[in-house]
Amino acid sequence: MRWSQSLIPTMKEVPADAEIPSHQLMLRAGLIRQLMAGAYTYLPLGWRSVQKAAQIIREEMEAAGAVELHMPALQPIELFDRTGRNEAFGSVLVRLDVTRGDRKVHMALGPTHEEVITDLISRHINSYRQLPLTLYQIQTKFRNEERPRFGVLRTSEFLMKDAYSFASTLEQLNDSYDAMYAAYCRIFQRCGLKYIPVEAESGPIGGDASHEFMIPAENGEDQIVYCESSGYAANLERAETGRKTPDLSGSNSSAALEKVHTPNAGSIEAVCKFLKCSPEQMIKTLIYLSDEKPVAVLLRGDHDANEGKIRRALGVKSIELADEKTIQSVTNAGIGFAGPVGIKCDVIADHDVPLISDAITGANETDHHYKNVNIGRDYQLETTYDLRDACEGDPCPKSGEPMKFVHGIEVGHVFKLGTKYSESLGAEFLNEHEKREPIIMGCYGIGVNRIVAGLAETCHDENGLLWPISIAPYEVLIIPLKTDDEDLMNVAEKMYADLKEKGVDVLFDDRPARPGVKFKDADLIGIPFRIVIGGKGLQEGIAEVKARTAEGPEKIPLDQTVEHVAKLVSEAKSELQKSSAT
RNA sequence: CGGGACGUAGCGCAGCCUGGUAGCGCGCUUGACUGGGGGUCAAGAGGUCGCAAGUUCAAAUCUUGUCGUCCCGACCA
Repeated sequence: MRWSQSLIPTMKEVPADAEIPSHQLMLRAGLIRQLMAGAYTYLPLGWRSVQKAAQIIREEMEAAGAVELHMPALQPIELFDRTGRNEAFGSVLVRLDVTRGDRKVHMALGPTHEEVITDLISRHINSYRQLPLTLYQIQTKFRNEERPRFGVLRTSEFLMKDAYSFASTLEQLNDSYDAMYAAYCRIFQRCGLKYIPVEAESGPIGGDASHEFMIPAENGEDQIVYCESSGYAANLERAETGRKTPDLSGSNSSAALEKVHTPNAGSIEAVCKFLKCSPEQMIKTLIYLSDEKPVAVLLRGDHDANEGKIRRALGVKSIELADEKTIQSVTNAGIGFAGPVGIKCDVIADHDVPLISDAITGANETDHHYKNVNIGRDYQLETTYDLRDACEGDPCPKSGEPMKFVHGIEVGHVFKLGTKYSESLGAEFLNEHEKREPIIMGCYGIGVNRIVAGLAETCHDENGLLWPISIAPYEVLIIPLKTDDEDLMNVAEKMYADLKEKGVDVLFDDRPARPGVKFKDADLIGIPFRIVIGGKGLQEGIAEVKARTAEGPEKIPLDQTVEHVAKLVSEAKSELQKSSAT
């Protein structure tokens, strides 16, 4: 492609609205332009990168036995009603009421395609003999983000590869899941991404096993907890800690229990301010409704409750924070004054709670707290649980070593769905004993734009982007320094044609611009290899070849340049193809 | 949805407090010079100051409303 024929609007200055590196660089390098909050146009360079990522995904999906199809973005709302997700998605679902004649047709723009594909499969799969099957598509998804942000990382419209596996047995599901997991590793490897697979909650989508693929990045929205020595990695929602139940027999503090008046101090923060104490000294008491039954959950004041862990510890289906009335009946007090001493409901506690001696906690009486609360004497526990979000430095559940935190951008997610959708949409098959069973499903997503944005976010220097060869919009950039020098242009044109002939993706900077401008733009858009043909070089019979990441250029005789660069390109590509354990 | 900031030329910004002919840098056009890391000189084009209402002889500037964008939080595959 000739630069002069493409649309590559580079910018010298940083747009005021862009804050994180990927957003700034993608705008400056002419990859994207914003249409409105959460919706971006992909310009020629940006779209090429997206297409390259999509192509790698296709190749690896096919290699893993998945088959591509294409489903509509427009979906009838009725399908979402049948799975209960019309309500579950809430404002995230983009709903449309379309007039057809004298009636309204209710539809939605697909936020994902479980409903559509399960409906399809329910009509065409009848027998275990037709399973397993894995289908995928690359499609635009619509999710109304309450607050779009981070440029292209969190948008209301985005490209996603979504795959769905259908199995007659758990073994089949596990095989499909493992195949997808392995394919994801190869995809991200080939895209030149540093990634970490982490254990994850499967979330409202349901299911029982799930991994997320994260790009470690300072501006990532997700928190990853990991252990260097054991390799354990999980997202914050899911991360276990290796803490143990401490001694519950009693504290050796002799300070007497004391009730203090704390008017209007119903929050940890307010009590700390009022009593001049720190949150670590407090026992936070949260009243939950656990399958409709109130339970008090005790945590150290500075810790965050993890509802998934609480739900599992209680062994119940659902938990939610109790309403004011329930709290009143259990504590005889308004919100914010609950405590374990004399509370009238079941109590479960996090491992760290008994370790607090002379704790401060609510007195189950409005506007009052207790001081010097101690385990054994003032309240009793039979055991303790892991009920809170992990903290930096917590022991790893595998090795016991302190765990570290890092931010991550989620680029992929694989999970075992089970039969949630097949049951609600009637996707059943006949097994070998002529019994009807729901199909066991798995679902596997990759944010295609996020691959590109994640690379922009993590691979750059002070001059611009540093694309890996596989995702770079072009592999080689040819810069003739004097476009009005006929001899020089003839050489450059020949090189451009020859490289194209060899199947190399070449961008030809034929603009009549000053060298400085071309060099700056070259660095900004980050094409991996650059060939410069200048007046001096031409006289010496050489071209300058420079990798974007190299310190300086290498002089290559003109008649060998094409060969040399083609070799560099194929070497760089095969380097990324190598399988390596990440 | 709670809190905060900002809307002036394609981009970055000043002017607003204290109302009185809309400005700077980059980019763009033309010409000359220049010619290996965002050049120099000269001459130009480009803005109903987000929109609406109000106050005023007069509003980019003051008031109110509204729309939009960004940031923090809540929410969220």
